[in-house]
Amino acid sequence: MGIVSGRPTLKDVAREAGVHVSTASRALNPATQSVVNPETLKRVVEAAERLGYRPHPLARGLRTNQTMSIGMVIPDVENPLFGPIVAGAESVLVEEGYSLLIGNADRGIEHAEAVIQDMIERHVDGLVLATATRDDGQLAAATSQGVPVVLVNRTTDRGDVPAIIGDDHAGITLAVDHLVSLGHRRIGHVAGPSWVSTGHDRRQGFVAAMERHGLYAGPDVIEEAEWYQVEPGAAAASALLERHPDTTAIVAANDLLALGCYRAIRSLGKEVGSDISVTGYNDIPLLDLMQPPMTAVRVPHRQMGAEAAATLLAMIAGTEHTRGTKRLTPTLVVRGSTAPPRTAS
Amino acid sequence: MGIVSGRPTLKDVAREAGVHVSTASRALNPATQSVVNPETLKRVVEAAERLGYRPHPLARGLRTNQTMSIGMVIPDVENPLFGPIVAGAESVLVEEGYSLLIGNADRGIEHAEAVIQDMIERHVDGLVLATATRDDGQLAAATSQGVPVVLVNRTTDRGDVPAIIGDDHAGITLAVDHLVSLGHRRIGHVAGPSWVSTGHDRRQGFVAAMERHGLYAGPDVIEEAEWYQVEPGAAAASALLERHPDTTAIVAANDLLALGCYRAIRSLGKEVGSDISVTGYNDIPLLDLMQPPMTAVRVPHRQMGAEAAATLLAMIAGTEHTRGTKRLTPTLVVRGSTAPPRTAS
DNA sequence: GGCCAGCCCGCAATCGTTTGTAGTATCGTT
DNA sequence: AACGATACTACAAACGATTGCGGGCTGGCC
Repeated sequence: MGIVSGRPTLKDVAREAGVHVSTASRALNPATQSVVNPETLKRVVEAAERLGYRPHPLARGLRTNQTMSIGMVIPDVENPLFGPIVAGAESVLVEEGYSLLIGNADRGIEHAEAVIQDMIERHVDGLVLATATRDDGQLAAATSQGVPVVLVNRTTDRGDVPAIIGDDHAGITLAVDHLVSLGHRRIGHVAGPSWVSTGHDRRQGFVAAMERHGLYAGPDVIEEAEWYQVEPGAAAASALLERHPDTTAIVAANDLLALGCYRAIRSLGKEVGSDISVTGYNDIPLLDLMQPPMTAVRVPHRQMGAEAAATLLAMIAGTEHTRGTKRLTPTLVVRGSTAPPRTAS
Repeated sequence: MGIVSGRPTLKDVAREAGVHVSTASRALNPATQSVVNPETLKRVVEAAERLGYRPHPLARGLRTNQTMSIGMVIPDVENPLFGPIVAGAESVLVEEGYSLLIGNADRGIEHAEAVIQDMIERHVDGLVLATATRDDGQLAAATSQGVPVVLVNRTTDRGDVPAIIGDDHAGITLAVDHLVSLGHRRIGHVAGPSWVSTGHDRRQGFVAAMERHGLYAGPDVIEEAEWYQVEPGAAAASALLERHPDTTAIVAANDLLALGCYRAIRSLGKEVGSDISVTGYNDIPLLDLMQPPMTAVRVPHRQMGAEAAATLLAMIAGTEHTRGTKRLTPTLVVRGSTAPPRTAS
């Protein structure tokens, strides 16, 4: 008796405890168990324990209209940048009983649209998007369907969707200040694509930081890479160095771009660090093992993922009105790729 | 008319098409639509199209007892090794209408157990586990609950669970053969932890490959690292080189261990490549940008994830009896960390 | 014209919960 | 002792789909 074939259901628990299924439900639900007699509550709880009862998430979800799952869309899962973000989000989500659906949108932005639609149709309770572009319509679509959304790592221009991103201005300023304090004055910038906020903001940050030092930061010392990869970075750096051979330092908008700079500098027969300094951005793993180890701005990605998940849950709970953009402050990790310029006065 | 408040339900479609809900269901289900009159079928399909009907996955899942989701448990999401595996699996899963639940088990094996239990309670239709240890009881638990499981990247000793892994013997043989052909004869091995199949198999592969060349491969030329990280790798390599200072090459069981070898070799004042050759394993990104660029065995991780997902789906469909272990053949990527020994005769 | 077969379609149960409502004790109060 | 309030608990209707089963209509055939 009490032993059933499949997974025990609420009905089994109710029968075992000698109560109606609705009473069993209330007894097992923390929110409603105050309305049930302490003694019968105990009976039900014990019965559930004895049978090893676990509520059926689909049945519950069908009734309560929530899946206890949230979706996360990543522009490129293979990029090591996103591992920590996912890990951070996952940790706070499981803590709250949610589970994480991962979507990979590595075939452009219409692909991202499709993935988002897919998740909405699966009735995720919320979305974390790492795929935002500066002009983004998909978000409007998502939010208009009533699904809470929070952006991570990147944001849109309109800024009408809550976002947890790094403080790109502050980060780039860290890099520029560091180089200036080393004595550099002719500094170039290998920028990221301007249609994502990171590329755009870091570029603006670069210009602002330079001008605050009274240094020149015209468009001719900035070269925009097609995409955050080593090759485009090398191409951009080459163009930059050809235009201004007297450049003594390059601030790259991304670690991979910085590695491209390494390559470009070497192909000119010069040495990274001693001849031309380079700074990266993000501080992905293994940068400390490069030759030379790369000085880079470190962004707290894990925390970023965690905070994104947390604010999303707050939105779902409806407690907070997190409508703004939260910028996490980066730090600078100084390594061997930056040094005083050869011609330091 | 036809416009309803929330998401259109099957009942709405039925009303719009002037049929009963069950007929609508059959019309929209590819498996049963042969039983419905072509004309009414057309009417229903058009109505569904017009209303933008999408079936409710929870309702459907509750009835059919499947969630159309599969769970994937990763020992450490932050490890760049798993990005491609996840991407490969995700791509084939979404293709078949499934979605991917990600679980991070970075707090040891009892954590993995818990994550797996969580997913089973969520009624995932199958599990892809990247967390296998050589003696693994959790799998028995999982499979005993009737959930199809396939292992990826690692497997158990018993081999009673389908697994998609790399051919570690072949991979290590590639590395050893390469070094031997360069003229090396005193080769050491920095092994991975022996309680995971990769560590164990690569060690065995090393011994076998060496002996086939008539070279010595006793336990004293093998040093096991505590874990697949740079520091343990450096420690192991140091111990190895202290015991056998005449070693001319090291085969590492993993890229990070190999980077540890780099460090150990340098701390002895020697040079990687020209003095002591080093091979890595997995070929994670950025290895080509190291100094020197690392020669490594490349494992087709993305394919690994894809095949794991595919065999899991086959098991779910019940069509195939994939009971064995599939080993994907690795390749060798030769770069600058391997060279003929200084004392080459 | 009647009968049977076959094709469609509708009816209703079901999956496992949650939750509004109604009903039955029990208790205290006068 | 009657009454109202209180405290639980049972009943049943959802949530949105799938599916076995029965029934109505049509058609063919004699």
